[in-house]
Amino acid sequence: MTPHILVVEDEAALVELLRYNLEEEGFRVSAAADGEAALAAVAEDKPDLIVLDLMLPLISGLEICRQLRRRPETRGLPIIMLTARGEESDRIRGLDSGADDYVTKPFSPSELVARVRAVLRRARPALAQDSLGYGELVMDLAKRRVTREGRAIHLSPTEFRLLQYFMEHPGRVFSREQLLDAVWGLDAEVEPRTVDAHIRRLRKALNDGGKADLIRTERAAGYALDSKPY
Amino acid sequence: MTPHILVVEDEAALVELLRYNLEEEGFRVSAAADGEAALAAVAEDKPDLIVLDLMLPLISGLEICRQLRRRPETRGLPIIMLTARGEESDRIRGLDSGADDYVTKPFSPSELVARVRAVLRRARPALAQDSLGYGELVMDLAKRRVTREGRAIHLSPTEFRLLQYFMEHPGRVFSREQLLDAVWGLDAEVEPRTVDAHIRRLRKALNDGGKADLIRTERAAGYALDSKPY
DNA sequence: TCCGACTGTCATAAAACTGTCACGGAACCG
DNA sequence: CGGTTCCGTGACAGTTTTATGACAGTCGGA
Repeated sequence: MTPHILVVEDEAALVELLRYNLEEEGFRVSAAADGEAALAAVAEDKPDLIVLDLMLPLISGLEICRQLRRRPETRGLPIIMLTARGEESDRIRGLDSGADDYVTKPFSPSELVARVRAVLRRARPALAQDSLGYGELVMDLAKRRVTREGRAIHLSPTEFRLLQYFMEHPGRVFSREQLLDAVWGLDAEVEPRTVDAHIRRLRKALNDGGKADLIRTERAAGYALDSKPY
Repeated sequence: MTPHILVVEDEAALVELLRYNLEEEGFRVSAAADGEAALAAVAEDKPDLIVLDLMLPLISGLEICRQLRRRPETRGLPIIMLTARGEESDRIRGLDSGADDYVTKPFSPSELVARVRAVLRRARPALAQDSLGYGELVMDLAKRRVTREGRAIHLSPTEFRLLQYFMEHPGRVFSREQLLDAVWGLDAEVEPRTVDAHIRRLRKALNDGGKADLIRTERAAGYALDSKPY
C-alpha cells in the first residue's frame, strides 16, 4: 500500500510543488489549505504522515498538532512541520507540541522527501519499507512482489490485494462479504462465491510445490491467513 | 432474519427518505425523533445498527453515542453518524466518541445503504469483547479460534457457538431448551436431545488428549461449563 | 486484430457438519 | 434391590458448505 501523505499548506504553489515531488516518489498525496480542512481530511481518510505548515489561516499548525496528539486514533500520526527561517522559537514549540521533524523554508524538495521517508521509516516500518511479512511469506508493496522462502510467487492483481488484506490482519477470519467490501470495494457487485475462486487461485500460487496451506477455511465463517489449521 | 435499523433523526422528510430506501433493501426500520426516544427505542427493541444524526433536540447524537458505548449490552452496537457538511470538527468528535462510520449530508441513499451493509458485515472486535477465557481455555472471536493450554482446537460452527455461550456464562447451568434458544435460535425446530450430541462432540474436541472434562452434567437440569465437582 | 492473462460464474464433486435413533449404562427413587 | 428416568455413545443418512475444473467474457498489450 502506498503511503498516504497529507499536505497542509495554504500557499497553492508550494502545495503543487510538494504534490509533484511526493507523487513522483510513489506517495499518495492529498492537500488541505487550512486547519479545519486538515482536520476534516484526517477524519475522512487518515493519512500515514502529515506535512504541516506552521503558519496557517484559521487554526495554527501548532494547534492542529496538539489536537491530533490529543486524540487516541491520531496520536501516533507522524507530523513534519514546515517553518519559516527565523521562526526558531516556533520551531522549538513545534517539536514541543509533538511534531516528529521540521523543515525550514525554503527547502529543497528532495530534502523534504528524504525526511518524509525517514520519519515514516521510524514511525511505520511496515509502510516505509513497504513490506509485510507473515512467517516465510514476504510481500513487498513497492515492488509489488511476493516471495515464500525467498522464492518469487506470481499473483494476479486481485490475488495480490486479497493476500495483502490478509497479511494486514493475520489470523483473522473474514467472511466472503467482508472480503468483498475490503478487496473488491463497497460497491462491487460480485457473487460472494467468487471469493472462493480467488482463494483457490491464491492457495495454488502460494502452495505451489507442495508447501503447507497458509489459508484456513473456517466453515460458515470465512477465511483467514493462518499457518496451522488446527 | 432481516436486520433492524434504528434511524434517529428529527427531520421527518429525511427519516422517510431513509426508511424508504432501507426498507427497499430489505431492512426493518424504526425511527426516533430525538435522543430520549432513541434511548427508549434501543431499550425496547435493540436494533442491529443505528443511523444517528449528530444534531438532535434534547440530547445530542454525540451524547447518545457515548451513553450507548458505556453500557455493556449496547457497547458493540454499530453506529453510523450523520453529519452536516461543515461540521467537520463534530465529525471528528463523532468518530472519537465511538461511531463506526459517518456520512456527510447531503448524501445519496445508495451510499448510506452501502455503508450500512458494510458496517453490519464488519466484525467489531475492537469494541465488542473479542476474546473469552476460562481457565486454560481461550476463545478468540476475531480469529475464530479456540485454544487449550495454547494448543489450537478445531470446532464445528455449532460447537463453537455452544462453547461461546458457555464461556459467556461460565459455571452456569443451562437446560437443553435454554441452549437451543440461545445457540440454535428461538425458532429452531430441533430435538432437545440433539444438544447431547453436540455436548459430546464438544467434550471430545476439548478433552482430546485425555484432559479433564470441562463440562459438567447436571442431571435433570442441564449442562454447565465447569470443572468437575471435587 | 490476435493472444495471453485475468475475472466472475457455474455445475459438480468432495468434505464437513447436523440431527436422530437405538441401545446400554448410570443415577435416582421408593 | 427393581423400576424409572436420564445421559453417553456410536452409527448414519441427509444437508450444508466448500473445493475444483471448466468456460466465456474482458482487457491490454504485442
